[in-house]
Amino acid sequence: MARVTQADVARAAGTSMAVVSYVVNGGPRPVAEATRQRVLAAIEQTGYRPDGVARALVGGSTMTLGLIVPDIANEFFAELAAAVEQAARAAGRTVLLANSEGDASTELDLLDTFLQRRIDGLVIVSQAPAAADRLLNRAKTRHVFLGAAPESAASIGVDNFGGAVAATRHLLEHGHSRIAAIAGPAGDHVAEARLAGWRHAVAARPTAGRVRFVQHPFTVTGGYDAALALLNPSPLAPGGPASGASIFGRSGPAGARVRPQAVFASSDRQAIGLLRAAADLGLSVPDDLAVVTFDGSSISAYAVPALTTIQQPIAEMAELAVRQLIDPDPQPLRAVLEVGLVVRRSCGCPPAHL
Amino acid sequence: MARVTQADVARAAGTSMAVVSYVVNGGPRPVAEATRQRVLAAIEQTGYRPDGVARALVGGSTMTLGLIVPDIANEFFAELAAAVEQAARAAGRTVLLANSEGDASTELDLLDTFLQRRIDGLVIVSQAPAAADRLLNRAKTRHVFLGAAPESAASIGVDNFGGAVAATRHLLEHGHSRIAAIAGPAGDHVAEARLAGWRHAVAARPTAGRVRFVQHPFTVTGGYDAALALLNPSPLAPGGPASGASIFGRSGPAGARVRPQAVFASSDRQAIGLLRAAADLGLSVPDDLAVVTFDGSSISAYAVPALTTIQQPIAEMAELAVRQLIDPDPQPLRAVLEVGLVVRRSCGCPPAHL
DNA sequence: ATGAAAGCGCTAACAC
DNA sequence: GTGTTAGCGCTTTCAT
Repeated sequence: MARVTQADVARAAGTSMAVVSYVVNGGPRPVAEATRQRVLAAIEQTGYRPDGVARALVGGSTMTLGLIVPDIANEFFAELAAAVEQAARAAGRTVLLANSEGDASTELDLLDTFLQRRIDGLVIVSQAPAAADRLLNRAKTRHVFLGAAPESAASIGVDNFGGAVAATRHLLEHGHSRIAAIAGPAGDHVAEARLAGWRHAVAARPTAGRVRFVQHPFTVTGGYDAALALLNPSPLAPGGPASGASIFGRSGPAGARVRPQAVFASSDRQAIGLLRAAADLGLSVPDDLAVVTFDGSSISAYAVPALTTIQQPIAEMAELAVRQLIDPDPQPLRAVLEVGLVVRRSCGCPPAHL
Repeated sequence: MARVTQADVARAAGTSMAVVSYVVNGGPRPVAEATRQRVLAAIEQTGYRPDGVARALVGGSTMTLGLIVPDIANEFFAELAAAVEQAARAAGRTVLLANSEGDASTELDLLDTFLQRRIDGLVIVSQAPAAADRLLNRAKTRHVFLGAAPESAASIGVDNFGGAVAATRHLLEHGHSRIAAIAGPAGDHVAEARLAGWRHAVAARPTAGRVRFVQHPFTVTGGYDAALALLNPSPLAPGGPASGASIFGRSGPAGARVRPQAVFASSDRQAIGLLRAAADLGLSVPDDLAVVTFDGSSISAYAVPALTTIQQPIAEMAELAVRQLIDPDPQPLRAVLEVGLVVRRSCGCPPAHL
């Protein structure tokens, strides 16, 4: 008892394969109701299941979408993956998932694999947007970049600059003037935009005095290290990760540093590390240190204290991306979505509940 | 300029398609070195990329593995997905991912979709193990269950009972006697095993007095609600989620309840909710309340205080599962992996660093 | 060592 | 309304 094929069904129903195909696909030609019933019965009886592979070979479409992210274990990408999968499933598509591990050459390999698999389209958070775009265009495979993207490609981003401004302003409104920032890695598209937003907002308050920022990876450990650099009364020895001077000039002689009253963290993960560092240093958040962060992944809601954060519209991004990939005639897409400030406890606003 | 096929390469190289196939696959027949080079050059020049779909149609294997989990946004499953993808990639396979949303009928639909796609094998955290197993067996598709599984199927689990015992004993060793438990939903295979482990350990200390447990979902909210039920001085009105009596009898008249000194939480997510509830109630962890949890997902390390937890060997599970699916002649598999206690701060042990 | 050709299971012309 | 048949791109026997 090998695989049940259309031919088996046709035989059982006493019809031709074409008719079976017509009823399975509801077209392209009409079928008499009586015949239809016989075919349906035969399908039921034989346990026939259409073969997607053969279908894809002739039809051209695999009904499969690819998703490549740096690290699915990161809650932000995990939530994104969940949203993409859901949107794809709603549209009858399946999702091929892969991690680039933040590595450009791994990403390119993955791309190659996906193209061999003939995915219909790809959603990608890319480490090498230009190269990826070239490859995908050559293969005529639809794709949309999330975050960093070449000018000419379809992309969906969020207003990183505006979000960072809003976050920082909220801290300003709490009356803080010394607002430091934990930025993402130098050179990172997203990280730079958020840093610029913080700079912009903080520059509006010239009384801000010594404002500092440090650049660290978008990780919990990165946030922890960053926080230590920012909060430690005795400055660490030089040679560590980049530590930026004030935008108004150097932040003063080492040792004479004043502790920031507030910190804008460029990502939730970093904020988690910051929270831990603050606890280790005996600093209470938000009493001794106010914090606002960026991302709005679920982890921000569960932290203690709950994090006030700039929330990215993950579901919207996913839906937009999937729609773009399966739209019969897609328009050029270059979306920049709005982000919202979600006020919780870490900024010093009054408590709310889970 | 349509798709570049093997025929194009053959033409460019001045050979037959068969030879192209031989060099691409390194067999099954030998090819003269000179010819090989010509073919390679032709491939390079035409930009040929083998078509995985056609290959799968004739070859039988899609080189694709499926993964179905209840919710990829849950960090435990996200970490699992990352590990499975990595193991699959290392073995040259690609992963088709889907969320069952904890719903059995969605899961069955997904199964159907994956089967149509002719996946080579499936890793599944199932809501309906028996039905899934039947379906997969009928389709002759290899599969391994993680967690709940039918007797006869390949499965990988962890020692939930033993882990819960170890967690509870650790609390006992801290000198606590009133150790409550936050259990998972009643009827859940995994939840029951962990609850039984707690029961077993706690029974060894008859002085334990009023030991209580409550059953709530494996979610942050579930943990929060559970904690409220357990910790609130004034008992909530009845009618809420199941609240278990002591194994030594009823836990005493309402209102006369004594607050537990420690809590064993059945999952990290619940523990996060518990931490938040404790904070809301002004209870300090571990000083007022010691906590040990189960799962060991990254979130447990980042919580404040860091959670002492029973760690599941996720990478090992993933590797074992993938190996089982691609092993040329697989042995029946019914693995129960050991779990380890990771001591951090929440149990009351001395602090360590990130 | 190489080539010709038969399918893999299906869809969609194209006939009737 | 239904049947026949030509591929989709590839692997692999079977000749040569």
